Amino acid sequence: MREMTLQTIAEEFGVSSATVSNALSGKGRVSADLARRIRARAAEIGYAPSPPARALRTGRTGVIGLVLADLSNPLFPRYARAVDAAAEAAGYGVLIADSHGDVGAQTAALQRLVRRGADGIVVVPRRGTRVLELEVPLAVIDAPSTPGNTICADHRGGGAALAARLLALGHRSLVLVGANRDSNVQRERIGGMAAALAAAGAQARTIWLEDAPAPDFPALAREGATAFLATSDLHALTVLTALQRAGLAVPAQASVAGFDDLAFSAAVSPALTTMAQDVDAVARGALAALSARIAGRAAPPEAAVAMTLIERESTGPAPATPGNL
Amino acid sequence: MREMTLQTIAEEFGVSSATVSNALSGKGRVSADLARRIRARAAEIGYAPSPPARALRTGRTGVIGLVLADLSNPLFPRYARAVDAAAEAAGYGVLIADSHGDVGAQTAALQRLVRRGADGIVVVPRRGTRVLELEVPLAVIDAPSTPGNTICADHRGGGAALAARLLALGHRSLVLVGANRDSNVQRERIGGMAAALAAAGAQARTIWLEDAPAPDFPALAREGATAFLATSDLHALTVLTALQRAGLAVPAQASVAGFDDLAFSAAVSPALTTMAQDVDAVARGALAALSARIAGRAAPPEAAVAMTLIERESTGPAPATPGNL
DNA sequence: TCGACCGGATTAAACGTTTAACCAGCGTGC
DNA sequence: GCACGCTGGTTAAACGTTTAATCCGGTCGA
Repeated sequence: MREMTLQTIAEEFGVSSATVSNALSGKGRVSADLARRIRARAAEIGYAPSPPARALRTGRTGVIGLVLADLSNPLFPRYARAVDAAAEAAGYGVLIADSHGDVGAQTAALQRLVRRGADGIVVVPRRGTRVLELEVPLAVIDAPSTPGNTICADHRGGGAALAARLLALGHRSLVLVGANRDSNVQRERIGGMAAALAAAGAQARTIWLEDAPAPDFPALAREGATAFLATSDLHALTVLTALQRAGLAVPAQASVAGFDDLAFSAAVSPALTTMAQDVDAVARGALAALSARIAGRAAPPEAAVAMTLIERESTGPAPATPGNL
Repeated sequence: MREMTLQTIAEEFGVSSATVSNALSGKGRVSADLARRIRARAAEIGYAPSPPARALRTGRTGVIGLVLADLSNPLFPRYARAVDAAAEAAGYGVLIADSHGDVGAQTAALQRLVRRGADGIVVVPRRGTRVLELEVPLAVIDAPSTPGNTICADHRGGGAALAARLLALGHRSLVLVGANRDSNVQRERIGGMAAALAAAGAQARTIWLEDAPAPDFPALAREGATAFLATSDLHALTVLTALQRAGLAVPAQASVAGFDDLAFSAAVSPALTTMAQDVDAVARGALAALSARIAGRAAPPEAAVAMTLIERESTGPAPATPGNL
């Protein structure tokens, strides 16, 4: 199959390539009939315009960049997939640039993408870093940046909702588990949970794993804690296996819950209760904001997308005699 | 900062843009002195050739595609990262195309990439599918395809090594856990394990989760099995939590091990023993094969990349009185 | 002394698309 | 009857590179 160009089609119809271009784009003045026939023929032979040629002429590549800075973010694949889907729907291709490591690597990755001609960039930044503005439109997921280009799940609301559910189950002494204080996402989730618990007069203690690498969770349970809420299913899993290994029954003696509904969360026993975020909605939001900016329009006002509770087996009513073995 | 082109530099030196191009590429005939000065100036102002212009002229975009067909593959992020790094080192950009779903979606993703001008494509295919040849060079990871373009970890050897280690620990009655029979990777791993065990005269039983969604692992332990080897850490985790929940001590009463060293594998308690693959080496191999083919050379002969055992806490000597509670 | 050759650069074409500017008819209003 | 405007196109330039073909002045060999 030979390579098809506008010229090829133009010759078939005995018209100029400009006319074919106009017919396909619907922009210039072409008779309705001819336009229809040209479009039909183009579809028939599967004509697709050459991206480089178009890019050269228009200055736009039809490609957006995706910077995934934090490899340890277990949502990575889902973000990649969701952004890819949203981009495809908007006619964009997705160039990735992983920037494991420091903030320097992150900005280097951004530069690579602009040099390759990305029309805009979606960034899932390394936790705790701000993304500096650069010469292409940006959409930042889950991190503070210049206002108007950040898309977030409602981590605080999700935290509050999760806490509310545990309160409803009768829990009054809970442990909150976070990993890194410098993660905005984790701070928001902890904050939401802590606020809801405080408002209800429940007792809550927060543990940051960066301070205490291997806390003795079973001991906390024996001291009276009846529920462990972690900012990520990964840490919820750590708690769960530690409790089980110590012979504590989950959820009979203690409840465990996390965030993000990771791959393993439904596979463990008991299956983890988790607060999930709608990754696809976030990605769509990011892409909407981005393509608006690429087109020169103002970005639509964004709202935090709600999280949803997935209640499985790892949570249950608070035990009558907390912590008793 | 204005946009820099060859012309800009050419004018500064009072020469033609062709000369600048030659100087930078080292191809035509330019006096050594002038060439040096031009290169210096180009570096100084950070000149980078326009990818679309170059692509239009040369017919090569400098971009490779990456098709990640199986989202459920937890190695996804590591492959993305490794391929990105290898591509960057070779001067390529990476366009992704996720194709969750069936084989049709997979080929659709491939088409999208060729249409966008990918010079070659790396595929991590959906399990059990063959990748059909198309008009651009392909490198397939972990799946059968036309000979010469498949890069694999040594799954069979890894399986054998893992089994050998458990044999050395004294285990003689083991359970092998796989998920899908149509996955080549899983078949290879199971095959390697089973062969090694059979050769040593140990008893091995294989369970495919697609047949029995929720097998009673604790019961198997009570019947005498002292070790559970799963084709993925994900399933090893399922086994581990099921055993723990049933009050069985790991590894005192039963050992558990998996493959791929997933994110959570070190975080659970006891930490999972696992057979890890060198994702970076595989990615480099894939990229070497791919760029060779793009350049028109024959692909270098590939060898399966060895896997390495990461021994952690979930495996130990076989209990003296197997299965006894 | 003249043709050949060679180093060092220039010219020009080409890649495929988009788009502003132009042009030929043709019907219309006045 | 003529300027005007509309319709349906065409021409040509431009985007930035690469590369084959060409050109020019000097040097060398014969």
